Amino acid sequence: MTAVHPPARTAGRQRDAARTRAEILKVATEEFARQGYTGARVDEIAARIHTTKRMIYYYFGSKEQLFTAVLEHAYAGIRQQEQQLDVEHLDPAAAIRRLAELTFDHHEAHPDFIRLVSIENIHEAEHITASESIGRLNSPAIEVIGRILDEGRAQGVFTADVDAVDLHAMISSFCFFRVANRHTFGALFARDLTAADRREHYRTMLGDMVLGYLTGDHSR
Amino acid sequence: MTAVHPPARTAGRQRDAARTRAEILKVATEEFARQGYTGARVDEIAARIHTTKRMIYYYFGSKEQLFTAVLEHAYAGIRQQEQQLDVEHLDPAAAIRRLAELTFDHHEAHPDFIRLVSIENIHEAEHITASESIGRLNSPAIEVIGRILDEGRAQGVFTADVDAVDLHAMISSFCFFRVANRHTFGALFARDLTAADRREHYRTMLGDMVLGYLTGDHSR
DNA sequence: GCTGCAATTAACTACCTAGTGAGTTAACCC
DNA sequence: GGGTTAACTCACTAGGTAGTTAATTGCAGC
Repeated sequence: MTAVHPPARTAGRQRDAARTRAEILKVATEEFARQGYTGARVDEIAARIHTTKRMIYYYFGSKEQLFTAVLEHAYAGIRQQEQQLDVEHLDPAAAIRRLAELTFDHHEAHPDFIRLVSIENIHEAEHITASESIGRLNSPAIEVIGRILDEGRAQGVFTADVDAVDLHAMISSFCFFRVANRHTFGALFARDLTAADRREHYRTMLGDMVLGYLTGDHSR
Repeated sequence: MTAVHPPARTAGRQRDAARTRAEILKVATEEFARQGYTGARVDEIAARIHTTKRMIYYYFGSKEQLFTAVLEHAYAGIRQQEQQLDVEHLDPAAAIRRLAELTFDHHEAHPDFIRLVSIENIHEAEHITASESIGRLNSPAIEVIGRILDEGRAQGVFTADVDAVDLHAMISSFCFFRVANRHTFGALFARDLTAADRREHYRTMLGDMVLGYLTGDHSR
């Protein structure tokens, strides 16, 4: 009884380190985004890709390091997308509106990323702070916003006294809130902020808001 | 050995159901806000107020019901504060600015509430949805915003085509983001959105943004 | 075909965690 | 001052959970 060797060996996983590592990262992203850091289960991540928990520790060392790797990978993705920003051929107002819309689209397209950011903030950004790869790596978007703001002020169309980082915060806040808080907002106010048929309404609202701010009368 | 009766009985907790219940709720709020739903520990909550886990189950039934009670209590608090809104004696523009500033102040003063909302959104608002006391109870703030918008449009000062719920979302998004995401934002852009010496700057920025939107030229 | 090592598997540990069974005690009422 | 019961204590269960030990296997280079 209770043979040491299992009687029938199943095929087992094909050996492919890169693929295994990538699959762990992908499924871990989903699990952490869905369940939170503490709520995510290492065993569950392993089970979902038919490997064992041991492999996660083999490749990532610990649950905490896995979560950090997930964040690093997610941030690398948005950095890459930001590098392809191409709005500076437009006039300043149109450029800012376009940039805001791209942020809007990106947030909508990546709800898991939004969730990870929420979760990381619950943990007071401890993993990002500890990570070398995310760290102080300034976002390309900030540079672009900075140049558009300069041009807009030079042309006299932008009147607001604001810098690139704060304007980025303003744009992000609207896009982030709409995705991150859609559940409680929907439950409390019976309005689905991410309903497909209201998408254009909110996209326009965002642009109007940012341009209203930038071009508004600030003596009020 | 192993006496059934403990040899020396310590004083034990004074019997006070209301106080015990209230203390559990208060500490549970802190623990859930700090650690998230899964991360919070029932034993830890009990230990912090020198009672036992058994009492939590006695008063609240389960961890899930405790969390729901925490949310209900937190939302009841902000409803109460909203009921004291007194801005309608101002002209529409000043009233909206004042209301936005009160939202700003409230979010800043209640970071634990912000965290709970973030956490509840990770869980897709399942507790709020199930709760009878939070449910579809419309916020007083929405009513106030609605009346100010009507008045502003009647006077011709507000040009934006927006309703009260969407304007509330706009105001909340800025206030919420500033508090909820300050950790990741600070780590990534080296800017503390909640620094005391930048508080007035952001408070003004919020009012300028909302009024810029409401009074802006929407033909752009 | 043999060998060295990276990749994989299985079994295990030690502790944690939500939830419970059952009895005990202090306050209140008469 | 005796009975009633809400409030409280203590010990326990059953299953989960991150992390580890150690053996095994497939593949690349020779």
